[in-house]
Amino acid sequence: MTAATETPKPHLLELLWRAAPETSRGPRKGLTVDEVVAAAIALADAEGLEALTVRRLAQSLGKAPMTLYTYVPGKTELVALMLDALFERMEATAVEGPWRERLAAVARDNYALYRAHVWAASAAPSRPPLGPGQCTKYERELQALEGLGLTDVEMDDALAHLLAFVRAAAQDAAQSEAEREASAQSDQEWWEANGPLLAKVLDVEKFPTAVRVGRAAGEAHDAAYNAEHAFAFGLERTLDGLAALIER
Amino acid sequence: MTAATETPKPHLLELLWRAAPETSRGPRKGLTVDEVVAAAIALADAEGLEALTVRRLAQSLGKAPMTLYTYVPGKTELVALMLDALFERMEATAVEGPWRERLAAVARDNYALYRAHVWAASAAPSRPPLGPGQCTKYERELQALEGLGLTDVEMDDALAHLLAFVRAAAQDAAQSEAEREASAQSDQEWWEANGPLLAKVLDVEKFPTAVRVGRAAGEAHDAAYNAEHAFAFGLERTLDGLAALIER
DNA sequence: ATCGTACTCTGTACTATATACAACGTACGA
DNA sequence: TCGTACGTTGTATATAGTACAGAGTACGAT
Repeated sequence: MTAATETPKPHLLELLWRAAPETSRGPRKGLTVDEVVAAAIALADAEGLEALTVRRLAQSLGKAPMTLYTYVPGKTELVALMLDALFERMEATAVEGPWRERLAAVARDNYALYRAHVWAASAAPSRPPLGPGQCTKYERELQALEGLGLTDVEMDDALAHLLAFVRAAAQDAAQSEAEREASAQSDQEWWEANGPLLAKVLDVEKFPTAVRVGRAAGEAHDAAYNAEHAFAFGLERTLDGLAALIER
Repeated sequence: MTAATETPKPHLLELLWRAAPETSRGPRKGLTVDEVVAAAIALADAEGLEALTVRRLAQSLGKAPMTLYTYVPGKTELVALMLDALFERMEATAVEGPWRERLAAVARDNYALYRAHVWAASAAPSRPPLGPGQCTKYERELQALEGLGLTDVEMDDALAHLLAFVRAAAQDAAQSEAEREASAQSDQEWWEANGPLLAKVLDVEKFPTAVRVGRAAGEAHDAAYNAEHAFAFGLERTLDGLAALIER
């Protein structure tokens, strides 16, 4: 084995941009990276990120588990590819209207994406690797901030801030949904089981404000609407916060 | 075995409030829930949440792995207990001064908590279970919003919004730090490896705004200070957003 | 004082994960 | 035509959470 023969692991960036050097020797590939990624997304969409195992994925593609490692160096890289593919195909509202509506649309598009692909919210780093999908998305979303008198750095800061809010909100929504499903208990059962203890322990003397506010919040939105409400409230606050910068 | 003999698994709430019914039969317990939780926190602080395994934790306590299941029903509950313990001991700035300073202090306290216990940011649900620590924290933090003319529901919304921002920011900071350490590459090495490809692929024609803004942002804050900057920027925006509600 | 039993503790075992490694076979380039 | 680079796969390893059953302990009832 000479030094020139060594083929280092393909970098993540090469994979993202599908820039791996082509080889012609050996048997034909039975799959493409895109097929693997698409199957992985389908699986994660249907059954969640924890159900996305190399075995299950290989099975759904009709291959042996280890075969996938020919296409993708490991699971980490696979998830990065899945995310970028999502960004690439993402549905986006056209950028138009006053700035507040434009940014609200960006937020809602992202929220819809994360709600449709729950796993993405927990998998996405705040600054995903620079794949084609991410770049396209970044470019498009920056348009919504163009011409508002912000510096370039402020544009980046503002967008990152908005997107971080959306991702957190989507993650919270998904989690509260998952918890409700997992606990298989109805609200009534839960209260029957835990109410007595809580009543004893949630001392109004000790937690006066918490009890008062907590009760009000609980009554206002029955748990089901909580997450959507939090998103709506948070979005208005976030846009108000950016307004202070933009309309300065 | 009669029905009356059955001892159902202790609910999480009972554990959180240390309200498990005492038993006197059998050998003395060699540990307490608090000791287990404290050891788990120490381990997670030192080596991260992924290093917190039942085996390692048991070893650090000088017990066999399965012994821990006498104290805690499972790992999920353990993490919940760890979080609540953290909240209980959390250092908090006194609530005083104008509202903006009070809320900024709440944010900074939470940020410091999550930066000191990196695992907590990723483990914490947005609405952690109602343990004593969580209640104490909620009560204290609501004080910072008292007397501002908000309704009870708005107080809850506003606090949740602020805390969600802080958690997301801390998570991002931790993640970018972890990535930098994991990749063991210096920035220079990274650019040498990936620069050529990026230069080819990041077409200025196709991504004009992205390239311009991305470059400006990259130059403005070298990656190391990025996260802290994002927190500072985001905090101001979040407080501005709440100001629109409070000073309405 | 004795004895049953509830309870702690522990060793073993099961299932499932990601993935390293080596064997096998294919088909291109020389 | 043949060597070799490479796709594919079976086997194997390390590590996870935790179910289960056996062994020993000490309180409470008798």
